[in-house]
Amino acid sequence: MGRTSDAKDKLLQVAFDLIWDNSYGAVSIDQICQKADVNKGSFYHFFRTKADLAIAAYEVHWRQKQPEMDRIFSPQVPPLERLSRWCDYIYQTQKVKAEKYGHICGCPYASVGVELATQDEKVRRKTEELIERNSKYVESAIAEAKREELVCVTDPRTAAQQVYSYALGLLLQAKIRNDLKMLRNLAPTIMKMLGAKEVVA
Amino acid sequence: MGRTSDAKDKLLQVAFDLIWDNSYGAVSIDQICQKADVNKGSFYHFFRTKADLAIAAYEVHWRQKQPEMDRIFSPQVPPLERLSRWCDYIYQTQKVKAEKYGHICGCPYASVGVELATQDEKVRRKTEELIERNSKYVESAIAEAKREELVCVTDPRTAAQQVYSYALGLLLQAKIRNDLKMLRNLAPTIMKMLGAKEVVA
DNA sequence: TTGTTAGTTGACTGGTTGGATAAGTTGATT
DNA sequence: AATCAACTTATCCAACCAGTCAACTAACAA
Repeated sequence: MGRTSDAKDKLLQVAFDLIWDNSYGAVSIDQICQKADVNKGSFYHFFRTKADLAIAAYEVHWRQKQPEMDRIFSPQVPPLERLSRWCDYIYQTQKVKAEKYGHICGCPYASVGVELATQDEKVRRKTEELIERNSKYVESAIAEAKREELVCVTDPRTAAQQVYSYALGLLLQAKIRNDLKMLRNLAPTIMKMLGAKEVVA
Repeated sequence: MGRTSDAKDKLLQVAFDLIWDNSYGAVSIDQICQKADVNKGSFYHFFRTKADLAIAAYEVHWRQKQPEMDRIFSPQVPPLERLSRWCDYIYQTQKVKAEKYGHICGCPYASVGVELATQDEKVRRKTEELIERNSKYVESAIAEAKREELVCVTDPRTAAQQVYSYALGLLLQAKIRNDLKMLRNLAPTIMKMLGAKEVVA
């Protein structure tokens, strides 16, 4: 083996952060390299294009985040509580980001997805996949809640689709209005959408 | 007064279309000028920056669209039917766009809003304003439905917020998944969210 | 110690960007 | 027909962009 380095990891991390805070189009390869303290040549040693880097960065971010999602949606936890924990997690994530960057950053996958959906098929598919992975958690929680008759829905898949759309739409508006407070409605509204028997703490 | 021209209008129209079909960042001033068949100098005669053009273009688009919205939400029409008409309108608009451009284009305001919210305060405020104008229609329809006891909501403003968030989230996902079919769920889900007594045609 | 592999460097290319302007043309008003 | 604001044209530029490359260096294995 030859020498090793953390340049690739730094590029992935910096790219994800910069794109989340700004947008895909507003961030240049030079900028990413500069902030990651990596030379342009090294960038092209590891990645073919900016889109390749972005796709890899989003995959890495998902893998880093997955254990947290597994914890939140643990089968140990009652299904409706999983959902309200998930809402808390979203709120907290956005709050931390907002304090650090001075504005609501929204859902990183959805932002890039919307920006590039009509322009880059690979990126579109990747964001589609990531959103699907996320909403699977929601779906399984709703399915279990239905089995336990905690919830009044016909098809868990459809219900998850509705809940997840609402969450994405709320995040989108929170970003555009730059208003964290909006996200406090997430949990109660979701419970109401599901016809939950009782509000969970 | 000096001479007149339609260069400004052409720029506004072309800018809106190009940005909707692609994204703000992916469209250059040169590109807009070329497609509008207008020279760069003329562009700078009418607008100071690309962001100024975009803001003006979105305002013009809204004004063109407003009569249609007034028609859809006419007080002549029963309030719940207004909402289902609105859903049809969204579906039709997206369908036409998709057939023309080969992909779902989503909500033009939300797309640009999400892309530039953290980068350009003026654009952020403009998209916020446009989204507010749109959701006002929804709110008034829900308020009237409540007065007529067609609907089971406590606060019309909150309910409108929920309905509108869901619609935006669904449009967002339809764009990312490039799937028009998703939008067919819009009307029935909204009626269910509002606890409507009966499904309206 | 020497060969091989993996990673690094930074200057370079050639095209595009937003932004600017000077000089010219047009046409409604007087 | 004279006036002058409104508009057009062609061109410019510095900054920035993605992408290339050949020379270089560090780590490991034999």
